[in-house]
Amino acid sequence: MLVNWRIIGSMETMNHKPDYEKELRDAGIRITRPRRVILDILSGTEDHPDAMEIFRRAVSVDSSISLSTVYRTMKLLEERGAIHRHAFNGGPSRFEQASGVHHDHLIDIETGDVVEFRSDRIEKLQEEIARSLGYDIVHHRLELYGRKRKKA
Amino acid sequence: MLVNWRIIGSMETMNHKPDYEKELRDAGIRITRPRRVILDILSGTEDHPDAMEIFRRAVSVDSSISLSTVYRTMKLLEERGAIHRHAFNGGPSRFEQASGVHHDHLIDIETGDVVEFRSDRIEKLQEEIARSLGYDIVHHRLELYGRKRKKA
DNA sequence: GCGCCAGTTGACAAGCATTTGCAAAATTTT
DNA sequence: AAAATTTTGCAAATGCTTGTCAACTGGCGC
Ligand SMILES: [Mn+2]
Ligand SMILES: [Mn+2]
Ligand SMILES: [Zn+2]
Ligand SMILES: [Zn+2]
Repeated sequence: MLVNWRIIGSMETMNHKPDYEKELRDAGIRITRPRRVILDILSGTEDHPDAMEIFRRAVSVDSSISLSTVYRTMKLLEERGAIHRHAFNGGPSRFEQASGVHHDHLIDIETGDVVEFRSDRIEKLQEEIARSLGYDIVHHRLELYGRKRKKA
Repeated sequence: MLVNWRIIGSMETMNHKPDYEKELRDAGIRITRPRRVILDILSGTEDHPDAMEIFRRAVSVDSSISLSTVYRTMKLLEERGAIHRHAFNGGPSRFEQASGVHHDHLIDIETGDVVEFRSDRIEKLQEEIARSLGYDIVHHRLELYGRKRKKA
C-alpha cells in the first residue's frame, strides 16, 4: 500500500516539473535560472530537504545561487501552494513538492528516516472531530515519531 | 465531552503543583524561587503560553526573574516530562503542563484560539498505522487548523 | 534581435527565538 | 557557618529566516 502510493507519487513527479513552470509563468511569476534549478531539485527528489540542503544541491548545478534566493523561492512556492513546509522535531523547515495526494509522516526517531503514509480513516475522523467542535478544517499536521519494531 | 475533560483537567491541575515540587526535589533538582514561580504559572493556567508570555507573568510576581531562566526551566521541565512543548503554525514554542490525559489540539486560524480534544479512535488508528509500517510510536503530534463553522 | 523595465538576484545586514559563557548569588551538604 | 554544588542574571552568541539595495535579467513590445 505504501509501495503502491510511492509508485503513484513517482509517476506524478515525472511530469510535474513542466506543469509547474507553466503554472507559475501564467501566474505572472518569472521563471528564472535559480528558480528553475530549485524547481528541478524539488521535483526530482523523494525526500524532505531543508533550505541548506536545497542550497547545496542547487550550488552544485549553478554555483552562483544564493541561500537567500532559496529561502525566497521556498516562501513563494509555499504561498502558491506548490510545496509543503514541515518542521519535524521542531527543527528547521523542510520542504517537499505538493504534487500528488495528501499524506502524513512517520519519523524514525533513531535514524531520522521519514516514512510517508496516508489513512483515509484518520482523515475522515479528523473532519468529524473538527465538525463536532464547530470547525471546518483548513489544513492539519499529523506526525508520528517512532522507532523500528524489533522483529520479535 | 470537551467540557468533561476540561473539568477533569482543572481538578488534576489543582493538586499537581506540590507533587511536581516533590518530584523535582527527589530527582536532585533544586526548587528555587524562580522555578517555583514558573511552576505556579504553568499549573495555574489553561492556555499554552510561550516563553515570553511566561516571562511576563513571572516578572509580575518576581521582577528579578530573567528570560534565560524561563528558557532554561522550560527545557529542564520538558526533559523531566513535566511539560509539553508545541510549535503551532511554526511559531515560537508554547508550553503546557503535562498533567492529565493526552490530548491533541485544534487551532482557530482566525483567532488563534486553541481547542483541546481527544479521540481514542484516532489514537488507536495511529498505533495501527505505525505498526503496519513496522514501527512503535514513541510520541506524536496532531494539530488541526480550522475556522469556526458558519452557523448555517 | 534589441531595448526596456518591473521583477529578481546576490551580498550582507538585521531580526527573532533560543542557547550559552561566566561571575555572582542561592541552595543544599557537611 | 563554611564548603560544595547548582542556579541565576546578564550579555554575547547562535541558527534560521527575512529585509535592504544596487546590480542584473526575463519576457514583452518594437
Ligand atoms: Mn512527504
Ligand atoms: Mn493542550
Ligand atoms: Zn493527513
Ligand atoms: Zn493524540
